[in-house]
Amino acid sequence: MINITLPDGSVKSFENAVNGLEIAKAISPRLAKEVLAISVNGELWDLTRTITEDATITLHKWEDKEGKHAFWHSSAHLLAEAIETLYPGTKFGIGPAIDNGFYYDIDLPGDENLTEKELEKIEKKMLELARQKNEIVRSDISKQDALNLFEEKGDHYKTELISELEDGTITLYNQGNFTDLCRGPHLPNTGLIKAIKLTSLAGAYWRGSEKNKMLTRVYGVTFPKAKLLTEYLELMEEAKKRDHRKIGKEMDLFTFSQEVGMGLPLWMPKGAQLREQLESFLKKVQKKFGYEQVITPHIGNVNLYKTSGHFAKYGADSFQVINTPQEGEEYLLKPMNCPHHCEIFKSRPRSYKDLPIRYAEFGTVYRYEQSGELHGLTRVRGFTQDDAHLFCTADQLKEEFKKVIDIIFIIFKALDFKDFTAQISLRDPNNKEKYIGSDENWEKAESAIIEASAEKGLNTVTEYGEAAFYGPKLDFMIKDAVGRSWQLGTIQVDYNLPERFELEYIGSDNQKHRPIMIHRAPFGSMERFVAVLIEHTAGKFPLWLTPEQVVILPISEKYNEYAQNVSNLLNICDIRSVVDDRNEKIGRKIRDNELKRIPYMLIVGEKEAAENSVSVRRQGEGDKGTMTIEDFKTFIKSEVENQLSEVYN
RNA sequence: GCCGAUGUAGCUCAGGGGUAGAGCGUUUCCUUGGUAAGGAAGAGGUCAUGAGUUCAAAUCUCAUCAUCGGCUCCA
Repeated sequence: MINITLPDGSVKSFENAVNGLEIAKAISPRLAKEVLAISVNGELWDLTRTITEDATITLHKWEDKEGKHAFWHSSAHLLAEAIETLYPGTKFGIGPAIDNGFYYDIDLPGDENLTEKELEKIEKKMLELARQKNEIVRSDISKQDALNLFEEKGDHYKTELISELEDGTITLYNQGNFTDLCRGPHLPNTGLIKAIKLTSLAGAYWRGSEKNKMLTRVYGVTFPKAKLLTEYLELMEEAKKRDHRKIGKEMDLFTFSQEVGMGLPLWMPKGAQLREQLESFLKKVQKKFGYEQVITPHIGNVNLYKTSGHFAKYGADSFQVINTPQEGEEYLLKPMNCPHHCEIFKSRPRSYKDLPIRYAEFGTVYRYEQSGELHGLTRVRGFTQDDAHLFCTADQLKEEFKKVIDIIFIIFKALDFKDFTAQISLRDPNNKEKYIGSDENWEKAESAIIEASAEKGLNTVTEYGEAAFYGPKLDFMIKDAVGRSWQLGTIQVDYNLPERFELEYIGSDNQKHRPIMIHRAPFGSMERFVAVLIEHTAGKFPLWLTPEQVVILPISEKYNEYAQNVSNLLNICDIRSVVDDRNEKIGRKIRDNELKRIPYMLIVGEKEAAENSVSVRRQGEGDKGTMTIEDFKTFIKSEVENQLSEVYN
């Protein structure tokens, strides 16, 4: 007798050992058709794997992350099977499920290469194999047998993986003529896979190391119903329309020029205006939190970065030193603002009474990113950080850290960013030489972040090896239109730079003490933040950020003058003239795609001119009626303030 | 930096060894009176750059540059 506890707490009893599929059948035939995987005592299992003891289970369908995962993992095997059939002798790397589908790394025999055209052929073969409804069978195998098996196939990537596994933990999965080393779990059979799209081809280093051979990575996504695939493809099309590079071009926010150089964005008037609005918003918030603005130069003496340790770490892979006519004089484009701010702190003796000191700067920095890594505004070579450095005592650290989290919350709330992840980035414990500073300092800094995040009730994930080389971080990540994750806000605790710069303050005991430093940038960089903001809002910014809030439309040229008067009175508008006036044109024309993003249109004509009013239309909402210019002014002001008041309160 | 793809008008793209195409935009003219418009005509291109093959190259080859999708990286 086996007792199976379901998620709702109810218990189902079975005479003999059962598997997930049988449990599902016992609940409902429909569930049995839809179920894809099972969690047994918190561990993901195949549906066909036999449960021999009492257990607590959860059945996973397509709607669950776990269900999708098993589905796509099996799809990766199906892909490999198709490739092995079509290209015999192919060697296989790894083929996992990912957030949005799956991939398989392959090494084609000889010098063969895949092209996009061949993906269709592979898709067809996959569908053909799926229709055979081959069972996916799990088997345990000894390490030696596994090594022999893949040795025989000549799959040296697999044997490399196996040799690192412990004996007794090795499982194989087989479907049709294809066998793969795999931990599972998998679908009961390949027939559940109904719709297949191989989305892209890419190169990827074996085991992620530049030193290894580059394999061909085939990306794909599959679905249990054809309709879901159609929906997915439509969604991706929609997402592409929100791409910040596309909208940025359409709205004249920013541009790039080959002449200026790759990865160096040029902000156009409207983009600059949008940036300014964001900056002044953050400045206002920061002022409330006791920050002071500072300004530092764009270059600094190389010695400054030698002191900070950045030169040793990045000097060789970075923009090279700038020489001057003076022999031996070397400068560097500033890759970060911290050393400059440290020097400001150091410029005079500090008392514990001065702390915490909070220096903020919209500091433009330059980093030589690898050419292949540049991406629109999200990854560039020159960008402006909304940077600040806080110098505080050990007692103040946690409180200061928490206040920075508050600032980030204020910003995310103002811009309606709900879907973010908070990631605690710690040092890789197995690779400590990559970081500077003592173990003691690292441990203090790491625990400060962990405690402060916990006390703020943040839902965090912890990543080892993601820390900056001088300290651990709390990063806020947001996804772009097509699901790529980007780091925006970041808060870092640093015990090391204060030591390297020998920063000091006089404590209440009249002794010298070392302050602790917090680096923080709630936007991350203006460039990346604007990019994510564009994709988040699809270019329809909140009113308080809209580069052009109002357009005035005179009904005929006769009212151009009145339109101009209205514009002067409102002082926030761009005017579009309807008629190509023979005498003069008011303002500049606005292209239609821009027009669609401007929230308010004011129509003026005879009636309005007579009574000093405007007819108001709100984009997407239609007629708002006629109101006097003064009323409209009050109206739009309150619209903006309503959006912001929630934020400041 | 690495693997793969792409580069033709301001934008989106078609074409392709024999003097360059469309739609949208733009310009000019006309029409339009409650409206996020309509019509006509014109202007716009060293077909990314440089070499090579050829009687002839935008088209084929090679190199370079840039962009896109990934990998590695991300102070």
